[in-house]
Amino acid sequence: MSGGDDPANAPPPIPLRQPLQLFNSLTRKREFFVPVHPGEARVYSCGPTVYNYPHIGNMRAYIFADTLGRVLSFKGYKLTHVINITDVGHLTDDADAGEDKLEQAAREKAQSIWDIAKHYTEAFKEDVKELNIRGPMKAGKPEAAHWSIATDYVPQMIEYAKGIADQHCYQLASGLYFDTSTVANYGALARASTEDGEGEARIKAVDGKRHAADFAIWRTTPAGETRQMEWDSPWGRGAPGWHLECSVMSEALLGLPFDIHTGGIDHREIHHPNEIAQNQAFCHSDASGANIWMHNNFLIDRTGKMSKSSGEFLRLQLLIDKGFHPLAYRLMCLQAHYRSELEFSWEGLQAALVRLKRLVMGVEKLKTRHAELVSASMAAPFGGDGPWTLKQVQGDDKGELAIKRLMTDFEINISDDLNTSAALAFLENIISWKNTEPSQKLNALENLDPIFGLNLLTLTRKDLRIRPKVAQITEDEIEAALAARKQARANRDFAKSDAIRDTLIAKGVEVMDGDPLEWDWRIDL
RNA sequence: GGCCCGAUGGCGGAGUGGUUACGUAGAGGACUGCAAAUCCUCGCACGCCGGUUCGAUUCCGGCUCGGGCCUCCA
Repeated sequence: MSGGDDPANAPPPIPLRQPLQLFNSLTRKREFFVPVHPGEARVYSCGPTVYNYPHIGNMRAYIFADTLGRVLSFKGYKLTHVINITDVGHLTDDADAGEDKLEQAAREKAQSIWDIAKHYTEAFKEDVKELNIRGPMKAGKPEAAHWSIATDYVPQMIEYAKGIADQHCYQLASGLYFDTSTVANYGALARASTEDGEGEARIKAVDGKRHAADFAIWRTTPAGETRQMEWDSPWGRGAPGWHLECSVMSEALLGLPFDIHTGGIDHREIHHPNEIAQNQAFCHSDASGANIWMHNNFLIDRTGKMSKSSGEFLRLQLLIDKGFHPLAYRLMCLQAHYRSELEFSWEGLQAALVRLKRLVMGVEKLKTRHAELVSASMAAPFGGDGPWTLKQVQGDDKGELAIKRLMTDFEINISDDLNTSAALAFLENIISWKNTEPSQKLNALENLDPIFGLNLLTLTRKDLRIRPKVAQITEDEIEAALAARKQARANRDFAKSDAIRDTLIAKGVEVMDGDPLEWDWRIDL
């Protein structure tokens, strides 16, 4: 595969010229990125709860976290990126006494809870791979890292809870609860009032909770019941609360404080404030535990398919089944800023796919032209006034300067709180810039494409030609029909050749005579 | 009810106190037997009403509309 997949083989980053600024949800301001450990970047990203398939909106969060990680790598920081898999601890209904989502999924499907978690974890990883998301990283090395599974850390969670229990928690029949009044500025991240009794009383309060915002650290299994996932603890047999795992794993794997904590914007209101409260208690400090908290906005779908509770929802596989390459969805996400809501539509995805195809075509042309120039150069005779250096053939210093300037513009924008949308425009500009030697543009792409993870240097148009599931014709049949059509055209029997083409079009195939690809699938939106 | 966010061309989506990215769609041209694909060129927008300003899409206020959160959620 491409060098872009493996950071170890990636071309050296262009020198750091632009300081990185990131929007911190805690201060609601852009801040300069200053690593806790010089030369390193340590990032924690809240991962999926594996009780169902991820939908494409879920995946936007990981595309965002991946982009952040790629930019940090590009800037030369040695990246440690922890992404957790939550296979325990999510409640299903109001208050803190509900049933675990995984337990519920297992009961509904009459399967082992561990099998359920495994199945959906694999489904998630599959999407990660399809979208070219790099996944966990340790000191710049993916092979040294692994996905952090919550249930692997239950003993540490219990130890962690023991450490904060006396001063910050109280026990009720249903479990151990965190007293949010024991830490400074609870809820600062959410910008929410913590006054009790405000708003409508929609929360079915757990009896005995001191404050509405107090949350479960440990959920004790009700007497007489058994869960498939439960552990012994000083607070009875049960399971850890959801918020605990991220505090414990981030502390264990990154140390506190670490640099950046990411997650969906929904986490800004509840999960991350609770995580911060735990960190404060654990560290005996008012600090949040992470220097910068970053939250991606949602993918919005007017048809409402983005909600898992509605049953049917948009999975990456559905996009692929329709004939969309997964990287078209990645590009769609990159076209918008991560802090903006992004409107999903099939038309929008189609637009992204067309854009991706044209990008790939542009790069393929560059590669072809470059190869031609190299061979022309090799064939040139020595001496005389004979041709040609590459530079004389195609480019000049002005062109080189233009590319450097475009690369700088790219970096300015990507460094400005990850403005991928603007950076993308400059990348496109580099590809289409006139009067510049292809090798310079290809060199620029080698440096910049790894930030987007679009594999522009290795992706081919054939890769992007994905057979829609509904297609009623095989590729062999298409090739045969095209051969027959070619013969008819050679005989100038256009009635016949047009008839063949009409048949193909009716079967969802686009015939493209003047194009080396010859044909492509037509996607029905 | 409380808190918060948004409103940019047909669609998506950046950004900006003064010439409004980019993509896609659309139009015209080149190419083609005709198309398609590709390439070139070109339209097309800053919700409404006030205020500040020489000048506002950009800042401030109000309004309308839309969305999110307050309960698990990327």
